[in-house]
Amino acid sequence: MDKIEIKNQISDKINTCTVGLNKRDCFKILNKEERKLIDENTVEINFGAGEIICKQGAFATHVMYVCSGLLKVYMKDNNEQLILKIVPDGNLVGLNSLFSGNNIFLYSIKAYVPSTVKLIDINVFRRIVSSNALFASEIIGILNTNIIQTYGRLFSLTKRQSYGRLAEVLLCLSDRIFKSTDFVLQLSRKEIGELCGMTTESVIRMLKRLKEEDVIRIEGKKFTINNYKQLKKIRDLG
Amino acid sequence: MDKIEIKNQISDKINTCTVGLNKRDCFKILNKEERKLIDENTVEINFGAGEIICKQGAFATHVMYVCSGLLKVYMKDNNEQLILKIVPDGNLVGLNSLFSGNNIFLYSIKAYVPSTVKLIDINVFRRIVSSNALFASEIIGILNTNIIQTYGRLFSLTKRQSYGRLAEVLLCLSDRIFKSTDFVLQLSRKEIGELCGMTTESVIRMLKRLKEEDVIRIEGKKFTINNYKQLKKIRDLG
DNA sequence: ATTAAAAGTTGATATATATCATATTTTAAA
DNA sequence: TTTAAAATATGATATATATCAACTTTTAAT
Repeated sequence: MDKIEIKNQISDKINTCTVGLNKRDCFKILNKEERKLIDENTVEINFGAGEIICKQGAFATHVMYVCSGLLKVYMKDNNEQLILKIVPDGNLVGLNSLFSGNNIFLYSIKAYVPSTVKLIDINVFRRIVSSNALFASEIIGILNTNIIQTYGRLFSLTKRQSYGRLAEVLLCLSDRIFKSTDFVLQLSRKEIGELCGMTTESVIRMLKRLKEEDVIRIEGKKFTINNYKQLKKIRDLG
Repeated sequence: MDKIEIKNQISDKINTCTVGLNKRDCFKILNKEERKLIDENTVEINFGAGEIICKQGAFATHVMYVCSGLLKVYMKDNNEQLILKIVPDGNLVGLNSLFSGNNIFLYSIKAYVPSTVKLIDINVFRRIVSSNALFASEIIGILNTNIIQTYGRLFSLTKRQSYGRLAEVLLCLSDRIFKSTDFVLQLSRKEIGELCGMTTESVIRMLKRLKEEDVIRIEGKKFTINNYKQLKKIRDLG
């Protein structure tokens, strides 16, 4: 069989990852009083796999901190669903309603796997941001990291073709979430497809192809990246 | 001839516009001293059409304020170019190097038409942000508006097909830049294609089709939207 | 344990849009 | 004013990927 063909090179320079990784401990900047205020206005909730944490269109009453688990952040419009990012533990989400004139959630957030999330009252959060410039600067850093990542994702989804997008998602999961070339991925083929912007059937066919080329091994939901270098090549060149 | 066929509906709710519009006067929050500090560390420069204002990969030494003109913000990777947004006067650009651990420009910025841009020393700007929480909050608002817009663009570029994307760009230009259904667009067909993620030939063919359907009129670079409602329908449903 | 539903798989076919080739027109330059 | 280069235009063809249909396997429910 022909090797997977490689067309237009996209270099390693742009981070095009799907995973929103932004583990700054912005809270360490706060003084005792501020921390107490936040703590008093925070609830910690456990969500089961598939449960919705916040709903697009609802009033944005809180920002969220992922204690454990894995979330997907997505926009829906009728039948079309776009996954904006997937978010592992240690990250803040839902910051975009701060000072943007938008007091509703622009996206829904759902737990992929059982997750624990802290809900922080947005008004309290807002008050602290607008009174503590260093904390605000940290938030600016988080937002900017997020924008940069979103630009990368925009690049990936529009400029790569499907093998490249699939390879990118696999690498991203391996590097940023599981930190291993061996992982059990609790996502259906359909959900993988949503992540890389293609149909379930295409995901299946392409995974099969990657398997045949010995780039990856799959048994059900267990993934192994056999040839990391080649997978990177497919990502960067396809 | 058949009417342009309409498939999967995308509603009006998500702002999928290409134009980064964010005209807050964040500077009015500053006191005299801060304003003076900024003024002393700002230069105003005129750029001709096609001139580059900052280059991806270079040290991010300043943030930019567009006094007049029209800029494009884009990422390049070998042959592939992605336009992140187009920015009219009254907007700040280049904020993404603030506190993100990135002291280099992640994108290039170029003038579409003759433009006047203020270059503000990034260190001075950073100092003011991290000492004035209200100013920082305004910046957060600007960044968030930008993220929301980028999400919309991501949605548009990945979920719409080409007629929808083209319609969106035309509506966006009409609504947000020219504020008229009648405008002279100083962009080549190639540049329009870059905006909506398609080839020059496709742009030409589709503009021709829209012309034949009497949705728009074109004479060279002069565009007229004849049937605004229909164009919106094409955007939202295609 | 049996049944139903969801997820996964495979092949055949359709289609939107890119690519390639070649004119023609417009713009800029010498 | 002539020439070169860039932009616009149009047709023929290729191709990546979606869509549709059918079938199998796995998972969940009664």
